[in-house]
Amino acid sequence: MILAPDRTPLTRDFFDRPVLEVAPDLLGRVLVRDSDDGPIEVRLTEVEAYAGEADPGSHAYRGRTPRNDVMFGPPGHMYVYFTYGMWHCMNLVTGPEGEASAVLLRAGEITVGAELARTRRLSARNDKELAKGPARLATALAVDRSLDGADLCGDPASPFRLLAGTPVEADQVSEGPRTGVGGEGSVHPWRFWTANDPTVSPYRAHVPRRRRT
DNA sequence: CGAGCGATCCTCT
DNA sequence: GAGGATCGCTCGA
Repeated sequence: MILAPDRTPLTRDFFDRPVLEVAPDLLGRVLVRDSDDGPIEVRLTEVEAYAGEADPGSHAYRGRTPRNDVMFGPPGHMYVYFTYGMWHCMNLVTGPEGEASAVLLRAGEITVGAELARTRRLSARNDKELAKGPARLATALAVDRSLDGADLCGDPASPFRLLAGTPVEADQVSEGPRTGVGGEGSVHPWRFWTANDPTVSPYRAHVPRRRRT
């Protein structure tokens, strides 16, 4: 028998753990995004861990800056960054304040509000593509830098919550190198996804940029 | 479904 | 001034 997803909101204790413990534990959890247009819920299927200032793949690697400030703050907050001149990506801050660890939300299945998500993701070829990739996920949820720092635990004004959902069993958690991260940052299998889930994004190896001619 | 390729601008050096 | 935790488009299988 299949249990209905648990709608209990996760508390700050969930996030206040080592990032490599939190990241795989996020699979199967449900992120709620409220907005004036209506609610959207996503069952998370793919994430990546970024492990503090010592992680060469992390935005925190070169220390605290205005952009990554939220990463250094308390756990259970959303870190949103803008990249490639066009896109936003979402992370959940983990570990104790000052540690700068976070989990990039890479993909999920829209379980509530798919109709609204379709209006924001007109290029999606099917519903599995609505949140298949970190920028696509942020687009489907209408997330931008204005939501950087939003609290997921206990702030009634926050548009985000994380529900317990149906956590993925350990033997259904796949892992591999992080997408688009090169060099020393690629040696660890810190990308986690739900095995055989059709909403997981395709792996893309890191490609160094060539200058325009 | 996927390989190849260009877009586009913020952030930090 | 360089480069990026990516994506959409096109074309072919």
